[in-house]
Amino acid sequence: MIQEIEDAYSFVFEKELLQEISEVGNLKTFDENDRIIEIGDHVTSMPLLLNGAIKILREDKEGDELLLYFLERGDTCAMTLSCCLGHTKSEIRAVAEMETSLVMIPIEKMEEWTSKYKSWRNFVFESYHSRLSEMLDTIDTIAFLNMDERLLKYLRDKAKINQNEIVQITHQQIAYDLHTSRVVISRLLKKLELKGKISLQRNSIQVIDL
Amino acid sequence: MIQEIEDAYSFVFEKELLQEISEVGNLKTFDENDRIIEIGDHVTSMPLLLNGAIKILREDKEGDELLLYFLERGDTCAMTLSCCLGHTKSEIRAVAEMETSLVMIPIEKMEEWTSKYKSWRNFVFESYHSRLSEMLDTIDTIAFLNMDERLLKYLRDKAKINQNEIVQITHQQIAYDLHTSRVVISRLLKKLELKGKISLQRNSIQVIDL
DNA sequence: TATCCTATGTAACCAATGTTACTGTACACG
DNA sequence: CGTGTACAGTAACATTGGTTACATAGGATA
Repeated sequence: MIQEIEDAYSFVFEKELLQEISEVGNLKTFDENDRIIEIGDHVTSMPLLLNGAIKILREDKEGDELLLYFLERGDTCAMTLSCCLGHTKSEIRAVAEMETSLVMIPIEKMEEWTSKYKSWRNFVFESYHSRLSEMLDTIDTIAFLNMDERLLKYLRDKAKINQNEIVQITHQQIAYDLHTSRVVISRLLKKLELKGKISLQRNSIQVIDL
Repeated sequence: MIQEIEDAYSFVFEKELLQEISEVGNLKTFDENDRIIEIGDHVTSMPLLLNGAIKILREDKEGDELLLYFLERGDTCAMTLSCCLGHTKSEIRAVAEMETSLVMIPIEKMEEWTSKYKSWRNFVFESYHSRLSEMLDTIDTIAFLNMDERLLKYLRDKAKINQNEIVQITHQQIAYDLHTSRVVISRLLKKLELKGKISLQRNSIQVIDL
């Protein structure tokens, strides 16, 4: 296990901390679409992403979802971090975007490491910083872009995360993530195809205009 | 100056830190509608709010604005904090909502205090936590609510911040904050008035349904 | 092959929001 | 007291996105 942690975090943490992580950390793996954290969950440990990718979702009272952002190798969920430190329940849902492995750090270690390791402090602050930026980006997207632009951005992000210009997904699933209806997505996808930006197949979409 | 700092932060920081703050902190005051931070500004100090209120705005490429949230006494701008620590430029605009006073802390002190004072660490983490929550709330609002609901929420927030059920504002200004047009706001305000939730006067709105 | 299920395409219509254009009104100021 | 300017009301129309309904196609399986 130490090897995977080193691969993903050796440029971030000092040797001693890496050692501690591999001692107290709990390795977990998830398959695609597994739910990692549920809204309202009491969070007692903090995840460090080793491999794979996670999508973070928000839900309203009616149960409608909205994709907030993706997390990749080397990221942590600042939202969860925030819950840990504030001892509050999770305000978001985390779902494995693909096969994913992560180390869970018990929250007791958090404060200890915060005073002990400067690299840990920096990591925590850096995580907050990138998450706030991601949130701003999300707000820009939903506030300033039309659905067709949001859709194209979504497909590009998805292609990037999966390192594959062919995105395996149904129109219905896109509709869930963007908080709209399947018909709207089908309609806009067709328009994007006519403009030459994508190519449509059953169960998959090729992003041409990356 | 030490007195104002004590009034606003004595329940948060230990005596010693309060003392340091009043030594190195730079007191500044702003009038209503003064711009405190501009997008792209290089941030070299971190504000602690003593009195008044600040609104935080986002802007798109076309210069259209969107209100993110308000800050009140005892708050700090986690976004600015984040910029300080990451040595990046401001991604938001901060405008005084009323007469406002704040202490500016030079960023050099940030790291020092983070290792030295536990109360400071907690304050910083707590700030990040509340800002992430605010951002989630903002996302909920723009993603899940219709314009009439957003408008009512806006007026309630505004009334709360100003501690006055009569909000002094023009339809045009509301339109800027909610990123829509004046005509739309006038139309919806009229509907809200007919429903008995508000009462309209020139340059002001009384919020009845708080 | 017949059948069934899921995914997709599309028309027709509706609701919410944005735009343009014009009107009226309060208020400041010469 | 007249006039200009900012603010507000509203009609008419355009556009975007959401809904309903139905048709068709791909692919799995009996």
